[in-house]
Amino acid sequence: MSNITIKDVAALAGVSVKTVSRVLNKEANVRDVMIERVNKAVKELNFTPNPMARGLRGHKTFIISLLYSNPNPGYIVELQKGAMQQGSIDGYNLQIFPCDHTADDLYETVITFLKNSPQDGIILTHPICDNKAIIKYLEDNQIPFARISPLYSDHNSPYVGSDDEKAAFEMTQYLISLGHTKIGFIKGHPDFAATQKRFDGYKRALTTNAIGFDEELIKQGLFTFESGEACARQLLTQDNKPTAIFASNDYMAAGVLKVAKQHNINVPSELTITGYDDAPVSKQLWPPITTIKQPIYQLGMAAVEKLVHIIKKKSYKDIDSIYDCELIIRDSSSPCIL
Amino acid sequence: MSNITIKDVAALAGVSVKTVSRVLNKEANVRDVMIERVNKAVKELNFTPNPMARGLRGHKTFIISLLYSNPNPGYIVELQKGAMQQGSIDGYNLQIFPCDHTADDLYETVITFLKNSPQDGIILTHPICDNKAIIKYLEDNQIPFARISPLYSDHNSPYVGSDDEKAAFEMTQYLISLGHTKIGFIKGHPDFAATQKRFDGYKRALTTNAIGFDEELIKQGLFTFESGEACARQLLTQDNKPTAIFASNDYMAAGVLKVAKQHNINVPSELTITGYDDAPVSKQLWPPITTIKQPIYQLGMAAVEKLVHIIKKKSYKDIDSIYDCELIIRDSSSPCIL
DNA sequence: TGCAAGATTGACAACGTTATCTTATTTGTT
DNA sequence: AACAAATAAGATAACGTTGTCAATCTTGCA
Repeated sequence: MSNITIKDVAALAGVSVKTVSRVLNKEANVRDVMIERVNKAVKELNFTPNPMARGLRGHKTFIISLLYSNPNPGYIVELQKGAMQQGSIDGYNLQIFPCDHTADDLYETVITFLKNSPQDGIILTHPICDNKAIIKYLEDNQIPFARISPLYSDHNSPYVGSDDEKAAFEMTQYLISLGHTKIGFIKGHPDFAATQKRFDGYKRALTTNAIGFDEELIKQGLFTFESGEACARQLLTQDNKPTAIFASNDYMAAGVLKVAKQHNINVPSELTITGYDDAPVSKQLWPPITTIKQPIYQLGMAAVEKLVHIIKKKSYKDIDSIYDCELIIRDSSSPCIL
Repeated sequence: MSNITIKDVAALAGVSVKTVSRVLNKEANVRDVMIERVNKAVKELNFTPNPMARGLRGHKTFIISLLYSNPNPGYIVELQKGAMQQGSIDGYNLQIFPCDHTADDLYETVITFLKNSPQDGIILTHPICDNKAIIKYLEDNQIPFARISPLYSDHNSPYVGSDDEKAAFEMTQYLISLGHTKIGFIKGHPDFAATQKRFDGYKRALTTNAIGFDEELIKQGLFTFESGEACARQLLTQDNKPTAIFASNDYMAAGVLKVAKQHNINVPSELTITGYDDAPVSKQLWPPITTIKQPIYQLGMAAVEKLVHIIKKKSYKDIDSIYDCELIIRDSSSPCIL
């Protein structure tokens, strides 16, 4: 945009271009006098270095890409905000690549993007972060990357995630503390990392409290409103009815709430309903739904921070990988009256 | 990423680097024989040109930035998808810059971003697209830009938008066709372009049908669930009660629904509720809400298309600026029984 | 046939920065 | 005081592409 170059700054400051470059990049071995002179000239000319030239010479772009294929807009936007925040701290811009993980040509699409688009590294969200072919390509081509909430974290690659197992444990523990023992559980879509972890937390809480595990109270959902409805219909019409239903996300919880109303079952006095994700809908229903809030913003920040460390070949071991969720108690849950 | 250069391709194809460049850029005056030879070499080496070098020499980046500060994640994500789609057609990558339009340092933040970040042009969503200072900066510095749903379109700058006035007119017309004459209206946040337009459409429909305009049925909302609740509480407790309430967005409609339930008012038999935006929540409530779907994806595409035309200094006059919305009828609306 | 005009190709410079290498200066050590 | 080592600054090349200009080869027309 601006056509002022380092040369101009150097001329005004009365130093060489390299010295200007040194000051701009905060390199060592420059006298304070020089630094001041250069900074003054930079300010006077309102100079900003040309990112393209920087990129060409230094093999850097200061661009990080965020790949996603996620049906939850609230999640994505929050993640973007967090990533942007950390990016601006570290001096990186954020490029996005929304894609469809169900598409046949996903791999080709992503690889083409990686090749044609200038970038220093990429962040992968689930479910793409578990795509073996894509991960392999990144490793083979030594493209720095970080994964958010991956299904397989045994992989020796950097990732960040929230402790879904722990959060689901705490939610179940909370329900048990309210006196519930017949707690229905609606699982999420099998393709998502979170599904198994949330289920594990639920089971662990039952075990911890010596409550028998009842297969009939577990239903397989798909994270959609409709699947929540379907599962609720089963749970609320079978002989073995739960007094509380823990849905693996808020959309499904909303579906449960709808079915409860259709059956004239009062929530929460007759049925406690809880969700997961703190989606906007959880606040907009009546009654508002008790849920779990993931540290999405934090995850976005942490992912970028790790990635930048990798790009700069610094150690990222001191950056946490797992972040805690928060239990948000609203009006859809109450003590068991039986 | 790859360290194969044009030189390698040129060597393999047995031509000069410039000829390779010509083929890559589809320039005229190259023999078919050459084109084939070069393409073969490109494919064989799996070559992709270095975007940084291209950018430096040609003063192009093939990056478009999307600036937004919008509380509606569904809107943003859909816009991003549309923008991405058109971007991939035209060969542009999409960079995002989420910001807070209420921040004191908005201007500085945006300008800093514009300076430090390589890009060929930017897309502004409301409310930032109506920030005079930012627009002035863009014009003064001749940075190509396009605006989405601006409040002031008299400005001689390119924009795209949906016909909110028309859609609100159609919605009101629909309510009138159901026999409603006492139609409450909850306005949106005054800072948004859509607010006035939706209100205008409502008023025009009343006028067209010779229905008197009643100030008492108009309430000022803020596009939030809570403001919808507050307005509904007023509307449903005053003497002059409406038989239908048209909220300017779905969040507020959800608030109205909640209040109706609290007052034991059956929806839709006793009260028709309609919203705007086709937000996910509109489907997840019981009953699901009649609403209006904006052509958001199309707007994203059109904005990028226009912007690319501007960047390439082609005329953009043949690209539509205004796109139609769609009325989505669900279960929250029914004929007036009075 | 001769020559202007156009088509085709290539050599080389240029984009704006950073890396490498060199030179001059200062500091520290015996 | 002498010399090694560290510090400070600059000259120049290089990153990988496209723009400019010149050179060669065709083509069309008188």
